[in-house]
Amino acid sequence: MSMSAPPLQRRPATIKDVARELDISVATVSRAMSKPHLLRPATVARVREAVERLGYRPNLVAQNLKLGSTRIIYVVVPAMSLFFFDVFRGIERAALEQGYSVVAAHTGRDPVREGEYFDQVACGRADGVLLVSSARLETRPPHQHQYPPTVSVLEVDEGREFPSVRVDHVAAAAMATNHLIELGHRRIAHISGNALAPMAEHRRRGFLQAMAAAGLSTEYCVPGEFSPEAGQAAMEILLARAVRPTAVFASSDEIAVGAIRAIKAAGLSVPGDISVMGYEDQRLSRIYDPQISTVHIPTFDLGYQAMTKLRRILAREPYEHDVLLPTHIVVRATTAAPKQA
Amino acid sequence: MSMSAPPLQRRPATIKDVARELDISVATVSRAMSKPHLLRPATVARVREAVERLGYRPNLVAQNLKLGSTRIIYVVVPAMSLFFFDVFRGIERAALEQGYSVVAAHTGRDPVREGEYFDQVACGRADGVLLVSSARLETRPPHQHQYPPTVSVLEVDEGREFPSVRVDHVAAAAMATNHLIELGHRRIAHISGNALAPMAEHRRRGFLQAMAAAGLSTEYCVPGEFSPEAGQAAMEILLARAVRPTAVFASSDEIAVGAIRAIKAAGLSVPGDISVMGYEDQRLSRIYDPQISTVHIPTFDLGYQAMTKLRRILAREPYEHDVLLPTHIVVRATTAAPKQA
DNA sequence: TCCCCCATTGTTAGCGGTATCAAAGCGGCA
DNA sequence: TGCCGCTTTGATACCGCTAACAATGGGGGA
Repeated sequence: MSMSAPPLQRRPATIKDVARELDISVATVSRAMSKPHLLRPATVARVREAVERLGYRPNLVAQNLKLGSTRIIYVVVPAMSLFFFDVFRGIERAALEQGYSVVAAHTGRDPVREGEYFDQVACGRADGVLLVSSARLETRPPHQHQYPPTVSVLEVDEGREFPSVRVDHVAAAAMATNHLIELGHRRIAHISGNALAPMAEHRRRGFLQAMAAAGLSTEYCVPGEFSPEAGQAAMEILLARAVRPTAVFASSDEIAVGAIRAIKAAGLSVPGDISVMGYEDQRLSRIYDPQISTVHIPTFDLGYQAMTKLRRILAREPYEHDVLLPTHIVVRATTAAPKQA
Repeated sequence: MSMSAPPLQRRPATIKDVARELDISVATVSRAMSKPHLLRPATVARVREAVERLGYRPNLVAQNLKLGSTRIIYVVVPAMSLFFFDVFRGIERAALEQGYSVVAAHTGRDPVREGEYFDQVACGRADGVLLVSSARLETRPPHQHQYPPTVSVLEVDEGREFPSVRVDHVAAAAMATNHLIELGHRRIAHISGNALAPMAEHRRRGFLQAMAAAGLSTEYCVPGEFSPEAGQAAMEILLARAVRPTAVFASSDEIAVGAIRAIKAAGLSVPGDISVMGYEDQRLSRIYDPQISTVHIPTFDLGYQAMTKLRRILAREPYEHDVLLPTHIVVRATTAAPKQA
């Protein structure tokens, strides 16, 4: 095992080094960097040359301290999934356009880590937070946090009520359920998502409301998690019932994938024997074979608009507290009328 | 549209506020926060109480400036894919254990943005960089960057030669190709990945080497991109050939998914008519139906060990410049001997 | 009793920038 | 010639925190 000696790290040049080199004041160097119009062009040129030669770059930490702002936004996401990163892309685009940098901070659905990120920002590490989904109220640690400027994305944050840009998951889930009802299904199952995710609860609520409104039984509503494995396991339980459901509304596309796998494994067909409806309209739902019927969530726009709103908040401009974006159903190859309709 | 007025933001309490409140010096407050053993317990308690009451939290930016370190690591990833985020998870775990925070900085394979992140870190925003894959040498802008302590993850960075923790993609791709050869295939195709990704080039090279070593023709080697759509398109081209390949080595699992779709669409079966081999061993390859044979890349360990090495570098401890981790083949349901063997 | 030492707290100099105010130099005009 | 005002540059306070050094006071040993 060949060990390298650590390479010696040169102390980075500071503004003083440049000033001393040219025998001018640090103020002049600072101005040459950020307000060159205040200086004689010849001076700016001399400074530029010395900066280049010494390899000077302004220290951002010092700059941030003096100016009291970082132009950094923390994007707090519960999990590394493509669904959340579609939102992230929208945020990134808006941030780029508005001169902010974004960094992804990932909590693994751990409320403690979520709090740590809030604290970091409250301590000046960044100017604001975009909270993409978040932990359930009751799982949050009692520690008193100070909240930096924050916008909730995807759903409201119960209890803290940050300004938000979101969709109505209850209504969207009801829409998905109604799609199955309108196809003629009566015994409709629901496999819900991660118990810690408020979004999962909202989707479940939408399902229950739609079923109740149609006078149908909700006995096929089972718990799950946002993964194909959990979807498969939940579907296996549903298939073991004496009377099987003829349709399933899964709380996410990933769950739908697992459910389809279980149905096929039981020798049944989709949608011939059982229809499957997903949620989120992830890329997976288009890639999968068969392509999955699902509910489209405008992830990119949610991110884009949330970042824009956060910028307004930071600039102390007026803004709308709660913004709702529309969703719609995408019918693909996994939903059809029941056989014995 | 109801506009909320921006809520007034209170100036956060500083160490001076706490000191003034208790009529003690700022040094005592600072010590109560970070070295309480130097103070009388009663004093620590008084400070704690005032800190709580005023809601004081040390300003991290000021702390960073004074201490000359942020304990933040930038993880620079080319794209938001689950493959890269498996690596990210390993990094995160190690960082947590070692008292660092990590932030994900995403370049979209844009060398300019990659450079911007390097600059930010060089300007003091973070202590180091973990470069997960990176842009091709020839696409990099000529601008002179100063590099902060950096470790390459997944592959070496040609031209810059940072210390690395990686796998031998050439050997791994050759291994995958040999698996197909050993099954009896002779007409083996390769669909390569994104032309900007050095990894794609390495995998292609491994394929070419293995084929050459076996004395087989490489006429079925076609360009592609890391997506199911590109895989499907590439496969359609391959299927249009007068003499079709009997096996395909895809440069990623996502490409494999697309290829399988195209094969099925052409009325052929996998692996009955054509075998498909993936690469990366993403979760997708286990989820998909059929489950995809692939090459396992130890993503979590790569991330974990890279972060550990970066910590050693920052601590000026000795380290091994280039670390190689082993890979292995995972045979699932998409590879079999050719029909007319 | 005196002195030394240690425990505890205070004072202050930066970290590397930016902004404010002051000063210098110069041209124009009465 | 004297004065005004503009352009250009310099000196310095300060952002909030930590660390080095100074100061204070009390207890114990000679």
